[in-house]
Amino acid sequence: MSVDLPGPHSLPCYGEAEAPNFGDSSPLPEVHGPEENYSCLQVSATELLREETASPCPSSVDLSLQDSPDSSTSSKVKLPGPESAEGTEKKGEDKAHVKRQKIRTVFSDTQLCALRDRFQRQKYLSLQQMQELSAILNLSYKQVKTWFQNQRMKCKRWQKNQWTKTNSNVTQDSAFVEYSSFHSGYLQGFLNTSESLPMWGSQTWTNTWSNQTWTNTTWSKQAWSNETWTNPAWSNQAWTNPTWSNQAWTNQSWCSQACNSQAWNTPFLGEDSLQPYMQCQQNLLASDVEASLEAAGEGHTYFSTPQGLELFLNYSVNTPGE
DNA sequence: CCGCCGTTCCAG
DNA sequence: CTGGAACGGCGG
Repeated sequence: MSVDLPGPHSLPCYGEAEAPNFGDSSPLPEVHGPEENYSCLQVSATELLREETASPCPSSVDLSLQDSPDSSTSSKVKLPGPESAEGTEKKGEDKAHVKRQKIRTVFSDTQLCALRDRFQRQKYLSLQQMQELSAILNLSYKQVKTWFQNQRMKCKRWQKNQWTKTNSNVTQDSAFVEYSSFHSGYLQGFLNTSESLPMWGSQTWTNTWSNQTWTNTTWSKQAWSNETWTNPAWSNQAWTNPTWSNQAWTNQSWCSQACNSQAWNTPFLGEDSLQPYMQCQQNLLASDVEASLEAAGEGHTYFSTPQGLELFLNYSVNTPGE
């Protein structure tokens, strides 16, 4: 009965029952108890709740990445121990000025994976999209919103770092193009040609860690607009920076993703909206990632070396998958 | 409302 | 201690 869409580690949000209360479009019965969880410490309650929450997962479907089977779900009821034993039943009376206590939710791997996956192709979600996503992931709208915002900031900072870092390295050979059309240059890359294009077209890219260059690969990138993102009729791949990746990944890891040229209006969790998804990174155990990705049954491929990258390029250019 | 951005502060 | 979810303030 283990649904593979575990809920977060704690309640959505603590303040205001800002709960997922979108009466109109909430596919699944939100079980999140928005009760003031201020006093918390009742981890058990949270646990129970979470369990309940996870069950009615509607279309969790295939977003299962076998990362850690239950590491996220596992009920580490970390016995608080402190007070709580005594008659600390605050009832709901003085919730007025209870010491503000944040509950730092720990998203499950599955949730994070889905969030990242979405973020990677879409930096800004519309209200409805967020609602949908939150419903699917069993998170509150606010959580999703916050996550995306934090992610954007994280991305931005990462970019800034990379910029200054690589700026001293390569600038000469390849013109450094920052994709600053919209904001302060979130997206950047190294193009041999010095033309700055509004959208990534087919270009010649120079790898950062090796001096490889590849061409003919049509890199497409969604625009970072606040709008519902201009869909550039998805070419074949999308290029993203690994900002959102977990810390295990190191700086220069790349992620590319093959996307079906379909209009993927679907919440991305649909059956075929998620297409061959390739990742290449430098320093990570290929076996690990490969294993988990393979387990996900999505034909993931992983490369850890420049040589592997070549393969990848050939692969993507030739498009074996007919 | 929203996003941005600095900050807070909990979980690991 | 760090990472990051959540917060609050500000501007649009």
